[in-house]
Amino acid sequence: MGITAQPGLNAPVQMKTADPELMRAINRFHVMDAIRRFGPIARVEISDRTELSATTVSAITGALLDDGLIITHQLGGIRDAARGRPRVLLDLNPDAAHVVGARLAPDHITIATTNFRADIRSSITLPVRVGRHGVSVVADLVEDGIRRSVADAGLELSQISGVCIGLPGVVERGAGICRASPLFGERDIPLAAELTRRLDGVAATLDSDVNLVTLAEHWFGQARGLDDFLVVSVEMGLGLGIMHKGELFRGANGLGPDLGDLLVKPPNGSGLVRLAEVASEESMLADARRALSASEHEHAFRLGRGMEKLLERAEAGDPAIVALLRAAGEALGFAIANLIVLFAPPKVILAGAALAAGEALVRPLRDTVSALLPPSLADVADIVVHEWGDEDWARGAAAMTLRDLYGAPWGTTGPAPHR
Amino acid sequence: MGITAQPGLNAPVQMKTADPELMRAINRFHVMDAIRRFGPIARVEISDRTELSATTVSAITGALLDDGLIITHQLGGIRDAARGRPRVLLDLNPDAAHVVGARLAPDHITIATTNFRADIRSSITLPVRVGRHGVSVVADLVEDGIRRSVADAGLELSQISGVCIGLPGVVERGAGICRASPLFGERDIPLAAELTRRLDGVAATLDSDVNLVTLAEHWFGQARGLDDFLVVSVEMGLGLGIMHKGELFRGANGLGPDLGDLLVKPPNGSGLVRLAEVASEESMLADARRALSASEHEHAFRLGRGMEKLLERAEAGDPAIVALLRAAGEALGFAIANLIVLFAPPKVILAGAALAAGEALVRPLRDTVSALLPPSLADVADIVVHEWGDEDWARGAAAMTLRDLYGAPWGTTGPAPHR
DNA sequence: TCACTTAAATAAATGATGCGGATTAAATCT
DNA sequence: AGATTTAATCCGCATCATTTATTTAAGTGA
Repeated sequence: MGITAQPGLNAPVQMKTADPELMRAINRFHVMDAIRRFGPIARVEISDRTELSATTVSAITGALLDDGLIITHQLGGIRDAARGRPRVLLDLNPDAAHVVGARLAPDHITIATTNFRADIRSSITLPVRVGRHGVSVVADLVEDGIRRSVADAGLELSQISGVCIGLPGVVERGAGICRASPLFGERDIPLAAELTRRLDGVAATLDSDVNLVTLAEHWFGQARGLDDFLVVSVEMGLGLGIMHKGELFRGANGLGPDLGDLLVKPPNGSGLVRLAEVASEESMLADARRALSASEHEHAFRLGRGMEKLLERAEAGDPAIVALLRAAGEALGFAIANLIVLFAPPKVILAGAALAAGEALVRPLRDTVSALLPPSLADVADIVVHEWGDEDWARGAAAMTLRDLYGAPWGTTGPAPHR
Repeated sequence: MGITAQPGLNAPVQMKTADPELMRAINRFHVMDAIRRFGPIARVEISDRTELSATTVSAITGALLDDGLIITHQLGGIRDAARGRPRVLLDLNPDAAHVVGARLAPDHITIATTNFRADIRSSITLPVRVGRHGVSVVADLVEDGIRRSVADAGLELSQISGVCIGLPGVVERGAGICRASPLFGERDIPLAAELTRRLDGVAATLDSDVNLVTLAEHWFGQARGLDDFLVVSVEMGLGLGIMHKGELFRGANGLGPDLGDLLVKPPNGSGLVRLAEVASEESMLADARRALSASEHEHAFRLGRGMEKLLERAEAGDPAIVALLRAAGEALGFAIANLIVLFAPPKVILAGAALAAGEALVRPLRDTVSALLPPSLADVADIVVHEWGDEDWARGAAAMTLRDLYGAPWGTTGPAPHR
């Protein structure tokens, strides 16, 4: 039954060699992509958009229908002044497959089961201080969470086509290894293999959490239809996602950059520090704890409600907190200005829990960026904040698996699903 | 007759749709690329390397032979213990086409005519202070230089398949427009169209000069066979070339980044300045002039021999100059450390006239990089200096045109040459 | 009811591709 | 000279997309 995601795998030694199979895979992907992006859509319109001939589209959609990946959606919709045969609309078959996305954050784990259209069918959030536990405990929790979420969605584990786990840090997706993460003391954790084993062979992949949001933004967020943009996530760690020509840009070895390692000039002081030491949630909380030492807020920080408390104090105008957020914002602004210089993206999206701090952090960030950018780049990039719920991150993880399922024949993705 | 390069052109609205023609173009390119990279090579070996079937390779090489793009090179070479039918070696036909590369530098223009294998057939260097003249004068000089170089190579202009002009600054290759350059006061100069017109319709393209070195490094420099690396050029301006998965990475709009716009912390001082204000040749000379004010060296700087003079003083141990170079090296080191964080390239190549300053600049650069990089990235990137002669840059420009001629069917490159 | 229009499927012909297996070519070895 | 080995090519086959035309569907409009 069903489709199975091919985890990361074989980085092609060189560019793929072309054969009829590749040709078909490419066109098939185009059709799938058109259907995914343009909702219920008629064959003629697919033909228009993809510039494939009507015959080819018919053939491919026929195969997709046979495979159960898409369904017909008879309602012609609004047909004004339409005379001839009504178009029959095609759409992804929501039930063609189900995938699970999980996201590991410092103080909770969110897991969502989605259908083939990335609609969430069930989700759960486990309030866990991930860093407090070892890898095997976390793997246990994730395994149980996944089994639970799948059951909640009324499914069997065997019906799941793939699982994607997103976590902060440096992740080598192809190998399924977490090279380094603020969540774990260990390095080079082969988490994907471990979970695949635990989940009775259901393919599990690993990715950096920023990449998940980046894909999510591209698919259903603020960057729909945008083929070049950056996502900066401000969480416990700092992440950078790069979408370039519609593809996720991964570093040289297939591992994403860790923005936290970027070096910035601290607003007060003359040395250089890692960005993570100024602008990550972790560092901000540490600073705040220092500023409000031994006060009544200590309790809140202990409970992991730190950022909320921090925001509260900022709104109350606590000068220490405001200064701290400004410092973080300025450091981020510096980093983002440099990223804009490098990539000239039309849009930069800020995501992550720390953004809840709102204008106290974002305004200095924007001000810094516009102060630092040269005039020629002043209006290139639109900086927007997008606050995502926990579910959305998990949905991004699910989308990452679906992307493989849809069968993109290029990049590090596996081959098209067979038959 | 002959092949004609298709300048930049049509950024595909979406990923190319696959048809047999594309398939052939892809495989054809693979074969061409194998021949270019692995010198005289037998068909079997192409088959091995490309993983194309022997039949396909035979068909493609047959067509290439018909087109005159490659030639047979009967000498079997060293055949030890070879028994069967001897392999016939194939190689690029040096005379299949000729291209011209030009490179505009602050104080000279170098132009080279090369054959199909990027062997230089003639080259000239015009000692011109480019910045002193308007665009039309420069275009005049380039036109005349190209005509002269072509004639020197014993060719007619009509035999030239394409021309590529490299210059510092922000260049939008696809449009053939120089958006901004330290050489010109004006912006948005449509230099490619202008030169195409002047050269009786020979296709002229524009590119950032760093991209030329980057391609040159990939083809015949220190990055042969490396599919991920960075090139930082330190000249009048500061440039960054990014090779990612064997392809030149261009910014969102197809324009390369200007490293000079990166913001760095000046070693002495607390604000932020553009990297170009610390580490470009221009700024270093300005600082040097200030340091050695009204001295006997003034004359040298006037004559454009500034960098040589500077190097001379540095070797003599002039503390002001040494400090100046250290400052530049440290600023570059900071920038490069951040680039390594972002891209994790196995190699970073430093190129450009300013590198002649040698260890006085490079040592602080290296020291800064290793001091700033986090341990996890400490050994990722190999930083090397590569000093290029003027001809080499021009050769890079020629290679850029050849790359199109070879017919890479992806990226922003034009279609495969016909018939 | 009967044209008319548009959508989609179907069929046949064409051309291009790559592949596998058999075949020819050109050397060396015995 | 004949066997052997390796290189390159030839022949037939299957796949796939494209074009053109034909057919079936399912509406609208008079």
